[in-house]
Amino acid sequence: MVPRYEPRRVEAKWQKLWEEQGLFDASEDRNRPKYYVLEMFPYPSGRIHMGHVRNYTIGDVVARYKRMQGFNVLHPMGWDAFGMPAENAALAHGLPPAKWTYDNIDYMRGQLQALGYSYDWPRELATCDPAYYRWEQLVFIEMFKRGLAYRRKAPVNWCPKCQTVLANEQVEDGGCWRCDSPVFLKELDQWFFKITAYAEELLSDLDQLTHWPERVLTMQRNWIGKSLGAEILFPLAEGVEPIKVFTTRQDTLWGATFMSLAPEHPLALELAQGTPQEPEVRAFVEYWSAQNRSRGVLEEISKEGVFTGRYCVNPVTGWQMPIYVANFVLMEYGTGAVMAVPAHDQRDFDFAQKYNLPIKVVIQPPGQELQAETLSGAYEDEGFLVESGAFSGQASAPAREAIALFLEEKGLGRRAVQFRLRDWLISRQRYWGAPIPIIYCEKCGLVPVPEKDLPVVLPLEVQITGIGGSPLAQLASFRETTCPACGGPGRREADTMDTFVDSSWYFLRFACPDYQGGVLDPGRVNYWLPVDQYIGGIEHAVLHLLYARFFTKVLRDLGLARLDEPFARLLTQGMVLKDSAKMAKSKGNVVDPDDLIQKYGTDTTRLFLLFAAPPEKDLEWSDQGVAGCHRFLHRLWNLVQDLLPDLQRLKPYQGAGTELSPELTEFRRKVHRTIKKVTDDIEDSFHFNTAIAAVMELVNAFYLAVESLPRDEVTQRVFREALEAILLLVSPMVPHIAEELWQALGHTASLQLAPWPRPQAEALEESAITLVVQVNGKVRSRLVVAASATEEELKDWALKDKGVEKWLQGQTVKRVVVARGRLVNIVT
RNA sequence: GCCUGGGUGGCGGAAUAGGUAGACGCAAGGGACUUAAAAUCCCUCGGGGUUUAUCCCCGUGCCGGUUCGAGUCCGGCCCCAGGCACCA
Repeated sequence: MVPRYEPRRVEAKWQKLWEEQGLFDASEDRNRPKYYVLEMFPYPSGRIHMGHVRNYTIGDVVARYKRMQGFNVLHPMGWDAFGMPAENAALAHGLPPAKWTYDNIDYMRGQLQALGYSYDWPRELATCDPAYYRWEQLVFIEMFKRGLAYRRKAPVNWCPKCQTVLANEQVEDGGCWRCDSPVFLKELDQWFFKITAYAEELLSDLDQLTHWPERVLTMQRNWIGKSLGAEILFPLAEGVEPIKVFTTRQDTLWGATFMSLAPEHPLALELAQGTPQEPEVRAFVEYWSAQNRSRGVLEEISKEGVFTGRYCVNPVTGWQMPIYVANFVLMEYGTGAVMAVPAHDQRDFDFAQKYNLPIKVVIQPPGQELQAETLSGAYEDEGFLVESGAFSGQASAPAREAIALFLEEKGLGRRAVQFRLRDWLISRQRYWGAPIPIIYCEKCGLVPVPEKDLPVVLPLEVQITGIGGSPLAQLASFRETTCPACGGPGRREADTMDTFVDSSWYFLRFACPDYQGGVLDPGRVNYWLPVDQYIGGIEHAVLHLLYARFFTKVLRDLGLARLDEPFARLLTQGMVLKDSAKMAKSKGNVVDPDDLIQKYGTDTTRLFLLFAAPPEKDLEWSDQGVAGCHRFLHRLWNLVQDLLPDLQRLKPYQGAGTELSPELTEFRRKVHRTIKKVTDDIEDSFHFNTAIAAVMELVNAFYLAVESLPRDEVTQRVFREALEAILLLVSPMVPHIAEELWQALGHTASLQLAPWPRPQAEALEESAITLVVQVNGKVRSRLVVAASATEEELKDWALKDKGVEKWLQGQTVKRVVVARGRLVNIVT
């Protein structure tokens, strides 16, 4: 009785056995090369979705493949468990966030196990566990002591009705997402991490990340946004503090005709004081300071400004420059003041036209002569300086350098670097997060919680109301404490940390999740890190990956780890689409992994996700495609079952001894070519789709061979060799069916620990090849020739071939090009 | 506007290094088996043409170039996706 392929039975059986044997639990081993493969851990939202399945399947194939290649593989999984959805669920269903979260984790862990991922489960961690966040709190304190964590006022979104701060994502069309009342920007004290202190290194170390996708690198470069330029001082008429400006175009300094200040600039009101323009300036500043000038809004706003009634001096031309307050100048970038060069900056040009300000051309494009009077827009490109004193005639680039030096010598300014990157605001007025371990004392100020008192445990017995801010702020038992410094009364910080902090170092803790002696166990962390292969969605290209890189560098500088960059290789996998749209409940195009496992099993699900597209591309879901993959597994199963009675007791052919027939040699060559192809596809690019296609081809060829070849013992042994190769090759992708069939062949040791197959050089050798014969680049004939043929022979045979005869009639052969092993091209 | 990808059959996608375009799979059409269906297996499957064959022409977003030979390299353009954007 031949057993039928019953995926659910097979999969449950092996999942249990692998788990019992602890096959995937890693420990340090200096005798083997280590390999740390990690997928971005999930938020426990309730259920695993298809995007997770794709992500984790890719990671699992890598983990299993590397294990078979002899690497000591670390492949852990955990939970990014703090965050707002837990609070929302608490509001909606009255469940405590902790219970909701842990219930979800339990359910989703079961799903991951049913998908058969080879995780090192004993290392599992959840960021909401005090055993995890106590170390995060310790890192915070160390950062606080070094000035890398600090507190200052910052504008935040505030809903006056709910009395709470809103995340940017919770502001919809300028209103509160829950009560729809207008949201205000409010200045509140917030905690920051000084990521700007690492801006230069975060930028330059991107050059080391040669195995990251180019687009992620450019996105990070853009985000950090380094600009080289100069700071220039523009004296005010009365000998007070000059106005400081940052520019990248000091080569246009001689064309600066007026000055623009941001509405928030402290000088804006100060300068206007006592001038006839004062009321107007005051109104303008008040209006624009209250406006939300964040993205989207700005595009529709036209450039506006008001004259302050005062002038500053262009330090090189001596011109009196009227000082304006302008709505397009950002206080957050540079110095909040801009030298306006209308001839060479479009914004300044628009502004100058509107308010009738002078335009002066100081850069001429090569071979042209621009006139200020006839200019229809700013000339922003480089060129040659004119009317720029001693620098006239120079090209823009060298002039910038020379002018910067000149300014430094004269004390008028200095070379300067600006970054777009801002410090990371990490405090959240939220409940479900890691408490910030700080105590406020009237006498001592901000006092960090002593290390022996950590963790500051998040109280679980709280009422989530959604109004009045974080419940922690109202909880006297949490807030009221004593000052660790003076013993007087103190109040705990009620803010919690951004969940991005939790995910900025979990990959380090996975090396030593049970370590009690500190944040990280140096021996284990330095053994396992860096992550050799990190896999996740492109949506984390900037935030998570930048924060994680920053944290790694901070931990390095705290002496806790010896590495500069956390992720050696990065794979950003594409989205799973259905009907050309991302799967989402709201669109009703979701396919639930549970249903699929129920119907086809996890091996089919995994196979489809790997086969339908290369991992970095978006994947269009296809129910029929899934069925096709299921068919293939059936074909494989039936092939083994058919052959089993004959070759169960045979040894695989190993390439020596008996001479093989040409047909059998050809078949065996196909086997070894497939081994090579699959290995190369996985090794070079993780292109599992083409690897699977190659195995499908081999299985097709196998069916033909079974039909056509005589079933003598040598053939059976070659078949056995082929079957074993196929099972080894597919085992990382469809591990359960592969293991089941492996054992059916009589193996007692697990396939999981079997070595990856290698192609045999002799088996790959070809005695004959198909030679393509072209005439003037068009294929006219094909010849089967000996692979060992010389160029002269190939040329000869091609010219004599009947198929090309008629194309050469009446033509003179001018040239014959021979590409050995491929083709001959006859040129007439 | 700037940056990064990408445009190949009805669809997902293949094509080492410039050397047979369309592997593999899906869908579609035809056939075998069957009382029937499912399942399975076999054949056809870019477009056009004719003398129907080891046939010819066209064809990888568009235009041009390099080359014996271009999906692949170079120049110019069009379109799509994603990211950044009054960043001085």
